[in-house]
Amino acid sequence: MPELPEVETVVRTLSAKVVGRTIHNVRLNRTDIVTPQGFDLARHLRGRNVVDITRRAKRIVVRLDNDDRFYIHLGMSGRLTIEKPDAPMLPHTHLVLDVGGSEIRFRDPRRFGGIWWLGKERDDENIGPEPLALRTPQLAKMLSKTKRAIKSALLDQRLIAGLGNIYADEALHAAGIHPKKRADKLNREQVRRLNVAIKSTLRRAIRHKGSTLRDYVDADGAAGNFHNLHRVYAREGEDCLRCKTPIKRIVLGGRSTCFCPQCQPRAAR
DNA sequence: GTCCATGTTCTTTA
DNA sequence: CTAAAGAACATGGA
Repeated sequence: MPELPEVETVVRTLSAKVVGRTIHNVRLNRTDIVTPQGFDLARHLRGRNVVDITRRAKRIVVRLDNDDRFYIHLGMSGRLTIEKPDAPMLPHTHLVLDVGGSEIRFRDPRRFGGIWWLGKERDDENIGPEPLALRTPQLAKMLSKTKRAIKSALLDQRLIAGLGNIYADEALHAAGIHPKKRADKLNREQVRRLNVAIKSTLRRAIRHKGSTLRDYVDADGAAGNFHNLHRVYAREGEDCLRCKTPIKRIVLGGRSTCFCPQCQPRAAR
């Protein structure tokens, strides 16, 4: 569900309602969603104030008034919402934070997501740079070091952190690059176009509050709108909106991959 | 019953 | 040894 634009939208909607509030009570229904295992989350959260909520790649980072931090990753099916205490409790709600008059609820049926405690640790980043702040020479340098398909490289969070299957496909289409193109074989102009395409695709998606394919909603429970504007993702067999050629779907690195064979030729044009 | 899914990480292969 | 490919994780919907 959640890639950078969806996570950004959750952070914006959640922080608007939660920053400055106190966590009065903590209900952890499943302890195995917390890392490190066995960490006493309730003891460390109860009575603390939320100072800020920010995004790092696909992580929702919460900072408390004692400078402790933790992050929530939504995995595939996670949702983080703010609700009235009397709102119906959906199945797979693993964590409930009472912030006085309303509750932050974390729900995640597939449990690929979870809570990671950082404490006052600063050096917690084993992931690559933010795509929205990435400079073309930096991107070029990273891509020159791998022979993998460009699509697979874009999904590698240690290289660039924040893109997922939807936005990798959309950015490659916007840049006119074949997903199987070897990363180290892109020329300077292609890397520049790709960098521009990544940024514009993500910014547009954020403006439209992300893509809702199934579960995704923001902290207020609102679905996104960007899925209506996808140009290739999940559009196999439909006409390319730019050239009318039918969109193709292949499997690359175990992931479904959609592209336009006309706009994204394998050989350089 | 089968296949597929917005993500990450561990294991296997080359 | 390293890089890349593949499997695994858990659940639900088509």
